[in-house]
Amino acid sequence: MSTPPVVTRFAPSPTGHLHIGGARSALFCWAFAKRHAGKFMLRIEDTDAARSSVESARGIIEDLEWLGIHNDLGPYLAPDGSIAQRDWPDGRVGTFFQAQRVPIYDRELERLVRLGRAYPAFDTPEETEAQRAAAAAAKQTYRYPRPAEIEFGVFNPALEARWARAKAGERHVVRFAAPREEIVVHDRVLGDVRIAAGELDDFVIRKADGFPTYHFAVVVDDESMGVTHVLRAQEHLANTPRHVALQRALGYPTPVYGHMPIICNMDGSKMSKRDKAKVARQFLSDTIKKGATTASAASADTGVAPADLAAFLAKENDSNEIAAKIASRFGLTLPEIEVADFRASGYLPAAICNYLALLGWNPGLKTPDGKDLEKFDMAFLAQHFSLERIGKQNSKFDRAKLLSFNADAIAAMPDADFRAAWASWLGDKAIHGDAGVATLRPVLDIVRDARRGAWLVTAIKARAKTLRGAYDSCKNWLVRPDDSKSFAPAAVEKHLKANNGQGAALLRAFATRLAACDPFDPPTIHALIDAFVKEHALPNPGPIAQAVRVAVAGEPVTPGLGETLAVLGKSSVLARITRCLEALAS
RNA sequence: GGCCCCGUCGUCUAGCCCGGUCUAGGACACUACCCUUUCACGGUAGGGACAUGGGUUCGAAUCCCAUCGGGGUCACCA
Repeated sequence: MSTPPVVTRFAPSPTGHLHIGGARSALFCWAFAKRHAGKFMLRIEDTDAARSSVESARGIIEDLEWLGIHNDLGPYLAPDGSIAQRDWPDGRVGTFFQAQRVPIYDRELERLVRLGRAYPAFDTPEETEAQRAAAAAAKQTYRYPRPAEIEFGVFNPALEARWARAKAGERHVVRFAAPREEIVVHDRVLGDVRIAAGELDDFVIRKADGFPTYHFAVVVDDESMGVTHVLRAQEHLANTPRHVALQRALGYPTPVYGHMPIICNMDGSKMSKRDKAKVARQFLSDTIKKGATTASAASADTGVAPADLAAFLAKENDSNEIAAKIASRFGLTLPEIEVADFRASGYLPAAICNYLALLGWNPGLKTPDGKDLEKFDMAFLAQHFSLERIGKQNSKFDRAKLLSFNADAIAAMPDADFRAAWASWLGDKAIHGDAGVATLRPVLDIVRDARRGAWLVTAIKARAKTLRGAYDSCKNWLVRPDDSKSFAPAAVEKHLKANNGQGAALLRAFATRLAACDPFDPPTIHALIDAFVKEHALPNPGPIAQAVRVAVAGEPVTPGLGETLAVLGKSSVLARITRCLEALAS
């Protein structure tokens, strides 16, 4: 007998950008499918009509593509920018957007009703809410009380009457008649998880707006789309018994489950999209408390309506937009939570995937020199991923380690690849707008320039930890006006004025040599420096190198001088040195 | 609070299933020194963990129990 092909799925709800935790779920599902020569599916869970949007779905699809997590089934971005999809050869799915699958859910739901396993309920939200509150006040666990007239597993006259009322259009929800039996989930990561009989209550499977709830849609779709393995975060573990109960009632097989640990902040709380709002809110209320601004001034500064800002401060919403506006107005850095955040910060997809793979999973292999194997690519993951090696405990997201992985990934890149990645990052930034937009364009132009770009890349790549870092480390001296008179005072003191102006004197002498330097390229400039050092019997190149740095960049920190000066070009370098000497004299 | 999951350096983890090879290994971070034209890289060294208490055993990080601690979840969100 042949084992059925493995089909995993990632099923986000399109209510925002792809969360980093979601990215890891997708990565593991992808890797597992690849490892078993199966298929990885993307499904869009947009049954929350109010919060879902196609733009979000598109964004999530883009983020997955960018990460290099490609799906075999489900929606993808066509070359013309539209959302296309790949179905099974027999076209059994039709659409992977749940909101468009309502007839399928309705059909299965009616089947459940006629089986006596689901029933319409006509309570208003207020009524159930009041009951819940009363139970909470009495310190009791609230479970929806099944009406006495409902007989488990029997489509009796009372149920038939309810069904008729529902069909006639009376406002209602449909609830599942949960079994009163122990449910055991055989989890491939956690082992058997037992839920005692009576723990499940009659939860809602179809909302008053006619859309299925998550539980129902998931169960129906996993079956109808051919999903064999469900790998998701542990936050879903508590839902699994409901899903198993539903599958049994519907006569479906139960897929293999594996619940992976949750990704947390360094403080141990679950990493959440709200964290950005939290940071911004905290910052703004502190600033107001200190008297540095007022709510109305902040509202005017950020362009957020006073009422919206007040609601935000009162924790009535966690709008990422408002958080972003506050951050940009006050120069506050928000934590990266979503894939798009990390992308904007200049992280490489390969480094993100590598780091993510290590969060809750480990290959358990050693490198030839006996160290733990930690650096690997997607192909390795696709070959070695296994459920057995997924850990059970939650892990904290350590940005310092991600940063280190990213720096290593950049260092390992061929210059040409780095240059392309950097140019594309700069281009994205220039298009989407950024605080440093004024310097973005010129830097991008230099990166694209054949000779200067190549020199810049050699100068920058080795010391860059992120693409943003690469940009930050050169934008100031690169776009510095040749007639700028701003020089870091302490550096001027130390490298130009000290020892009776030794630095300035050396600089003056060196400028003459530079003027005669030809070709003006890194090796020639390096040779020039070496010769200059020997000639002046300097103990090391420090005195002249630092003097040049201050004169040319205005500060004592730049990449290697050969590349730095070459990129700038002879006339610019000479003009800056002249300007610096003038400034010194006055 | 009910239910569920988890508990090895600050963090991610190897080791645990199949007790001895563990005076517990690696990575990131940190500290010191070296290298060095600044920054970064690189090199060397260092501090740093089996949550606690009981068992079982000749022997426990590894098996069992309890306690404590952390997390998740309790919607007509997913």
